[in-house]
Amino acid sequence: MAKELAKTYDPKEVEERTYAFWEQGNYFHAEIDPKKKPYTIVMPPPNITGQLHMGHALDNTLQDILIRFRRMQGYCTLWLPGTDHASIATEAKIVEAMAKEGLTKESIGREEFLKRAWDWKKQYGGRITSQLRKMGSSCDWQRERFTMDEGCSKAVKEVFINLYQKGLIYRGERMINWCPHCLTSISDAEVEYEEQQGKFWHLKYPFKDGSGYIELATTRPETLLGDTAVAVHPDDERYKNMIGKMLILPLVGREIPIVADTYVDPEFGTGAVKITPAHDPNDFEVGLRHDLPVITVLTEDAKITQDYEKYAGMDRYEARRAIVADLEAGGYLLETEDHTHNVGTCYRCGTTVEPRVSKQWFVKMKPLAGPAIEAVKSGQTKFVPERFEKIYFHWLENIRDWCISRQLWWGHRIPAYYCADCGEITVAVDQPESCPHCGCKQLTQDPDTLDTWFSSALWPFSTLGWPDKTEDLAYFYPTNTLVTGYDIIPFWVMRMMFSGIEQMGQVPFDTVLIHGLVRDAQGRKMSKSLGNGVDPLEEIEKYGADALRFTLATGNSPGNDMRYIPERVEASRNFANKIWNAARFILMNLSEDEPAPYVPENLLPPDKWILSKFNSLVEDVTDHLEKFELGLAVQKLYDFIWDIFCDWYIEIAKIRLYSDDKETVKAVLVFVMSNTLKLLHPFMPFITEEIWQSLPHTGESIMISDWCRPDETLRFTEEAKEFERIMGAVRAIRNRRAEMNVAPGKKAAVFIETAWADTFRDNSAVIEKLASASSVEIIDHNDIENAVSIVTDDAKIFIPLGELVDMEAERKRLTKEREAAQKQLAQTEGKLNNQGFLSKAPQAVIDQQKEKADTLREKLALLDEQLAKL
RNA sequence: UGGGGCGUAGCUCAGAUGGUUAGAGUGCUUGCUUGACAUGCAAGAGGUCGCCGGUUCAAUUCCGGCCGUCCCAACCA
Repeated sequence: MAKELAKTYDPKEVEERTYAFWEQGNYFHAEIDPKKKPYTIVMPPPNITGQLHMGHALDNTLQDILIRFRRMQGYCTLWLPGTDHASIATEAKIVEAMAKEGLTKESIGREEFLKRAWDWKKQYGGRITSQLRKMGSSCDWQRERFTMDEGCSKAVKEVFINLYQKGLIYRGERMINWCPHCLTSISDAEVEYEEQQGKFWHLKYPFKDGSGYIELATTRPETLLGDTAVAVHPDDERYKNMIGKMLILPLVGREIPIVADTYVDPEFGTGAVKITPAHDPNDFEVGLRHDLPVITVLTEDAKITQDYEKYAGMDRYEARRAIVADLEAGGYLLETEDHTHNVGTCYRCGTTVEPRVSKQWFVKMKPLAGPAIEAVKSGQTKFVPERFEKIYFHWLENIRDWCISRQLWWGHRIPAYYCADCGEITVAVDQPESCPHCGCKQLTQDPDTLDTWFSSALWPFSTLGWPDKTEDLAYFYPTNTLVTGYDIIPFWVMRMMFSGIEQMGQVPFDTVLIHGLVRDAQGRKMSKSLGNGVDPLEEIEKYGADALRFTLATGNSPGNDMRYIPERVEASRNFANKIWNAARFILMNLSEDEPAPYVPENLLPPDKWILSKFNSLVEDVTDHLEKFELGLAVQKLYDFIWDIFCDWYIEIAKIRLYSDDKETVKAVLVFVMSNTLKLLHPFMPFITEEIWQSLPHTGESIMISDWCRPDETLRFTEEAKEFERIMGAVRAIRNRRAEMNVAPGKKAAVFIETAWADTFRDNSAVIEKLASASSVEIIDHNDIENAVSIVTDDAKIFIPLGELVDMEAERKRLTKEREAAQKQLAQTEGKLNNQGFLSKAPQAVIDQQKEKADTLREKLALLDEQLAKL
């Protein structure tokens, strides 16, 4: 005790030591306890390629706050961490690294490639988790999982086979999104649309019979090579008589028909559209309806195929230039205009996606989407804030089949085997000895892997041991809260929902807490290319993890984006320092012996006031946390600690601490401080632990101490109200002194005329201390000369300041104050004279207005009295 | 084109099942080395709560429209 603390809080040393202390105590580990209720969060697994960024910092701060809160409340809390193999992103990194050595995937082969990938995972996979530790994340590291570990892989196969057998997974030739850079298919959700400046080329396609031409417009002339028709609207008068006629495709010479299809908008362009079934999703559909040939003209890396000698090998943009030039030369180009349009790009590499017909594996979505929609409609799972349910519904209601196969090596290999003989597909956990259809031994596994999100979709149960019937699964599933950003709803939340329902028969979580993005100070998305990202680790280094967490939790309302303003972290750091110094002050005043708990009979008005305030704080913070209003909870704590506890109570406490009667005040200081630390602990875990350990305490760690509960014996509502009259007087006196430029050192006698004489008499020491009064005297009536007067709601206060009193200024000030009061009174009386108000407003509101009017009338009377004396 | 968010103090943002003197941080002004903290203390200035209507006794808060801004989705080749 009486421990010497440094003048400023140094987070660095404390954080490292404290985190180690927690891990040693095994406090993060969830031990199944049937007597307790479970509270579970599965962490959105960060990519193994990733570095901790502000998005992670926010996401994990919110989760840790919830977890620490529930743990202290007595739940058996499990926060399950892990990482994602991120097939496409990781594979890209490894390919990139290999390229530096002059190697390619093909040159080293699948096996060697995977070996490198696993090495890479070993080397970097732990980086992000060690960074999460720096944030103070209290996750159960003993249960850490990886989407490609044995258990998760088993779950993936199980689900694949399961869905396949139910007919919900199929293989088919479809139009998919293809990334020519990553050389793989990607799902609809992985395409990002981006507005691009392009051209609109007007072309003429001549009729075969030589009777002129039809004019059409395109943004992608290079796909002309694959045109197999031109479509017009069936009702378009301009073209009605041309339907069925044949055209000669320029440059190629192919004969193609004019077909009628309602897909064509007669209002747009020329009302005639060239149809390239192999390279446009809409054209593909048109092609199906009219039984048109599908001619692929682009290779996987978006180059013209060998079928078109002149252009073969050109990439799509080069081919575009060449074809436009040739069209122009051939007299087929009528016009070129500027055109902005949305172009789909790969969310990983930004390359323009090429729609492509290809054989892929798909999940049939309609049967899975229905129950997932229903689960949210019926309230089994709720979104916070609720409006995100709309986004969720919209995605699921308009969903198309999910393309799950990827032409990548790093990932879960599709458990499908093809027979060389009969060509049948066998789907199985392990490679079968022979083909079950024909007995042939020549089976080869599908070379493709699954979309990364296929395994993420199983995360809430695969990590708990499924498909085995584990104790963890029985106890912790369904989990409770899922915390993630709104941008992940279509990728992940939705897919976990239908997977959980389908495989487990139960939704994976009851609440989805959605947060927004952390943007830079100008409101731009943080991105590598802009170089505007703020590194959380650097901020922790500078200001401490608690300060960063506090910043992210404060003023961030669910679902809304926030800007990262460096000054705010500084303010949070200052708050940490404030707490540190409050603790330091208390410790300085503690003797060797721990103070005994306070005796209720000995409590003075300010003690009852602070205890009452503290009790409200417990209610407010708990209530806000339960409603996921983390920002409001932490704001309450800030206000209480700084404005109420430090600025008022500690200052008042000094009166007794420097006297002989210090036992009660010491006990109250310790009580309020250490319990407030508990309430703050979920937000600022490190500093609260450090201080709590220094203060008298029972138990090993604040993080496993009991959460505060509202306590009737702390509720001194009346006494607190009385004490606030004193505070009002103190504020008023300070205000007047400042206004009159009275030097702080100059103490003055204070005379008070009030209906609350006892209250003011009992607390005169407080007024003396906080309002620089040399003495406080309660008087019956005012006969003091040359005094400034102050009128509060509860009292008339006089301070004789001799020559400092400027009578004219006094009159002006009082008049001004009188006007303000008059105006307010008029407003209030207006309401009270309104019949509608009196008959319809609730009684409580009417009473409140009446009380306000009374107070104002009293105040006016007091002011009048003062003015009359001048 | 459809859906949604946001628009509150110079700046960044909270907030209210409709009734408050509309808040915080930061910035600004003034004064303070008051025995925890200048990463501090005290006092102060600063807002027609985007615009127009509606509902209501009462709207900054609820509803509708508009303007500005951002996002999501769809898309016309």
